[in-house]
Amino acid sequence: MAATIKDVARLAGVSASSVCRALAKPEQVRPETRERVERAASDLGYYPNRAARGLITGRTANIGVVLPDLANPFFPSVVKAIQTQARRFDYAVFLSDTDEDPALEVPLIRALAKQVDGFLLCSPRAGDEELRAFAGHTPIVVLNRRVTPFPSVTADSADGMRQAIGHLHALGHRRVAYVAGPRTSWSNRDRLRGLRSATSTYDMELIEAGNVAPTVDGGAAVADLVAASPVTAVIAYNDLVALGLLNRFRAREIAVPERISVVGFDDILLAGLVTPALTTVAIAKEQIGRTGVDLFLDLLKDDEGRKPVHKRTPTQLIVRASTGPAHL
Amino acid sequence: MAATIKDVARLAGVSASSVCRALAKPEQVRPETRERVERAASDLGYYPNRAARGLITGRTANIGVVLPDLANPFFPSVVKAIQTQARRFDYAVFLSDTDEDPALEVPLIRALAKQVDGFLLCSPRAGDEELRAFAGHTPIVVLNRRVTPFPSVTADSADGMRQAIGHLHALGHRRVAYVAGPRTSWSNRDRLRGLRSATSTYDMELIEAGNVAPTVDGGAAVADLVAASPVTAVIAYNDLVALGLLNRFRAREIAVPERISVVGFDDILLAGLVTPALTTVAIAKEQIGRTGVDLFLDLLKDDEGRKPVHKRTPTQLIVRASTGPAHL
DNA sequence: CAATTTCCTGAAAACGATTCCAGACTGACC
DNA sequence: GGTCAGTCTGGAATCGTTTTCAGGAAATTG
Repeated sequence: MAATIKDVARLAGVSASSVCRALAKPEQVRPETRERVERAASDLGYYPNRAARGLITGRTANIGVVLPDLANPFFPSVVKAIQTQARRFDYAVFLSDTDEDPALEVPLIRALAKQVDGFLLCSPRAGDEELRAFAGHTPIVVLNRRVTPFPSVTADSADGMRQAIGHLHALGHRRVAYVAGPRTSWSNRDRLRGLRSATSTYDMELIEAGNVAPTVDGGAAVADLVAASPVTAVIAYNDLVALGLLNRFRAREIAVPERISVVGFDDILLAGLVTPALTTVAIAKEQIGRTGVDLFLDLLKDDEGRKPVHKRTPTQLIVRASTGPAHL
Repeated sequence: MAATIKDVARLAGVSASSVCRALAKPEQVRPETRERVERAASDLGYYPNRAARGLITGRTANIGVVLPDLANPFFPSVVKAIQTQARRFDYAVFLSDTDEDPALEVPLIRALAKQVDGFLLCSPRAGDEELRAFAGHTPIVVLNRRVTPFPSVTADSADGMRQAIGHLHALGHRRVAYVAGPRTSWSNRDRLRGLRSATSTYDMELIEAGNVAPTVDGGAAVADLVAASPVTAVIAYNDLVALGLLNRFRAREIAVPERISVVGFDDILLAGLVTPALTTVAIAKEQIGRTGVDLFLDLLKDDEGRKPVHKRTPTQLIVRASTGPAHL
């Protein structure tokens, strides 16, 4: 159906090799033949078959992106940034959503492995060992998590938590709850770690509420539990969970922020649109995606030349209406 | 690096052809060799190179998904459904975000064309002619738009608009504004068509407000214009636009729904979480994605056997708090 | 004008898989 | 035991590229 290099060669009256050269390294062929080839190619609407090229060059110009849940608005933002940056370098994106299932991750990666030059794993849920075991020599960059020996890009959660806790402390809060996300999530552990350190710095009491799914429903599920505990503020694993809390609080007529302040994490679009608008720790989503691609391309260039790189992107507390002075 | 079929053949002490058969058509080889091959394959962690296979079989088991903007929460939902259904048939997904740029569409498709068995175009912005011109014999299924001669899946906007207008009419509204989306969007034209028919049925007056970007900012941009016009209700091209309206109305202390009722379209997650919760026309996003994949696979099976199929998915008005009785 | 270099080109091999074809072996049957 | 059918296997061709290699033409040099 589609034109191949041979069709172009025939039409231009040259060999396939010349067509290849004319298109890939124009300086190596006579201007005249180059022009003939170019015209033939455009007449036939010829575009090289990247899969075939990949077979021989070992470079597919495809990048595999794996993430736990496209329905979480955080990820589309990152993916979009990845897309944009990848396209800039003529890379195409393979997308795989694992549905928060750690067991699905490695098989999915493996199935795609030969069709891509490597992977960007966004918030992978699989175990470190598992990832390492797979990685053979497939280039892998990890986003929102650190797994030696892979290069990674993470948000500076510790600093974000410090800002959040500083803000709450200034408002008079002394007891704060944390609604934890998935146990398998490195971000969750990282945020908790940062939070613990921040609360101890400020000498505040931290109450941890069970692990929930990183969704609105997950937040709603523990809202009553949080409300029943002796805290004046709650920090959620992410914005979706925070919104679940807000929703349930409203349903029960628990005033936010008068009775309890709520802080989210990620700063998804939603956060600014609900009422009360959500105070949250913004993550540089675009930067994470973009940097991930850059690290990935570096990785491809100097094949295992040097030490793994860890980039940390800044976080920024966005104060909106869901936080206020502590009651009592 | 990675094991090839030859490595497996060597380890198992058989030829490459036998390895291929043992794995693809187990009944054609002796149980003993099959077992040897299977063990060798799993020892080496062998997975066939799909690109190489695609070269010869002409089937890549990849599906290309093209959409205008991943940042619009509508699309991730659809993509997720596509993923899930595609995976069920062992298909992987190539994703391309065109950034609402009609001119980017065809080149992007073309670049991917050889690596996929065909495309699912979500709300493509390119012109009909352009799409047809490209399509050569690449299987294409169109979502959220109808373009002969491609199979397509669309939402029943007309019915959705009928429901919305019926609802508003019952609440006493007689003059309603429509905030139009991108001019290049078929959905926009379709919704407008449905809306015109519905308002004329109910003998209501329709005022159309300029075309805006399908984003929150787009909605905010025309909110004042809408407020200044003599309407008691407004229907937005989609939920994001509706949210932009809500936001701006709140900023200006224009009461919703007391002074003006607002209706969205799509029913994205956000819609139920804002205050007032948005009345909107829900679209069967998952069904659209799923059906799209099914149509696509059908298309591959009986190669151009029969007439193009157009599926229409139901819409459902979700009444929330942003609509109420007309004032005056 | 001959010798040497440079430039350009085509043939052939390779990438990793699948499939067709033909041959080897097994067993059944006469 | 010989023939035949049937089962299983390996070799070779193939897909669409890229790349290496070598050779011919043109250009340069003495």
